[in-house]
Amino acid sequence: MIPNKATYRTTPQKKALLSLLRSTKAHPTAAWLFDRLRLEMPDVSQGTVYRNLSVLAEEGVIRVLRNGSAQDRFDADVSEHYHVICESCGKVEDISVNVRTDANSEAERASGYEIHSHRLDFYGVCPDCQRRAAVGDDAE
Amino acid sequence: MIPNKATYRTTPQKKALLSLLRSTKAHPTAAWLFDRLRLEMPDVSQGTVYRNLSVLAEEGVIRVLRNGSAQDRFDADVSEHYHVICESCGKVEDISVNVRTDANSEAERASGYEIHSHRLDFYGVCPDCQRRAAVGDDAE
DNA sequence: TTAATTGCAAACGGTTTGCCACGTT
DNA sequence: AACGTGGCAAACCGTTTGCAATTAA
Repeated sequence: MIPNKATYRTTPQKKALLSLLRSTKAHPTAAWLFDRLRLEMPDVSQGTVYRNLSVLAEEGVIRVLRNGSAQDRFDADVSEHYHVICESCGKVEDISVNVRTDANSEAERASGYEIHSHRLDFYGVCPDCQRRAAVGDDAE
Repeated sequence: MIPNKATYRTTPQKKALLSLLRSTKAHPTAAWLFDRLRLEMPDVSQGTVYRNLSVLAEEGVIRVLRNGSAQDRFDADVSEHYHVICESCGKVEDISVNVRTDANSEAERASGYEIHSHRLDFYGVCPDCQRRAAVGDDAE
């Protein structure tokens, strides 16, 4: 949680973190971002990375993909879109399936909730892992 | 992770845990299940609860709802259905919106992945919390 | 019998936080 | 000057795991 509602500031660390996240489509984890960021800013700390990710999310500039007891992932693309997750290698990619624009209102009717958003994830095996499985058919 | 592929056994702890989970529609957390289970079996340990939840999930008897860095939740209903999550109180409920039976194949076409399943969660404010907000309009 | 399961408690791992110096506004 | 932010390191907390004893099959 962020200390309080406040006027956020622009700092070198925050800028670098955001542009780093914007530079990839790989939906990286905090650890990955931290490692990368350290290359350009050897003194950044984990705390800073996590705090800024929270701030950026609160500002609505990035999106947090919470993924269970596994690590969270972050996405600089805040437009409405869905994800495919490879059950074999853990990769997360964008997927372009038709967004049902009426999904939220249908859900509202069905539940009585005031719906703000929804999240749709597909789980499967990515092309790379399919190939890998077909060749080295040793596992199992 | 479960030790290995093996022949699972039926134990009192496992049976009790499963029927406890089946007795509620509240998608409880491991902690809740542990506390409840302790009422009937004062000596169960957390380890046992977690291990059995993993086993049951692996057997396909229950479903794990991974929910970000927050606690996982568990669901004895393994049929295809979706959830609404209250952003205010954290409650998780089933929601009956039409399941798009063709969603997976559309996603397959769009991504090249071999899709096995998908997950759809709606986020919003439940009726209780809406009421609460309307009355005690103090916060914020 | 014998391998899976249990209880216990310690370890894990990602994330958060307290402290105080620092830098943005 | 005021207060949000940074670095550091310890704390958190849900979950996992090693071990020796137990128990289902």
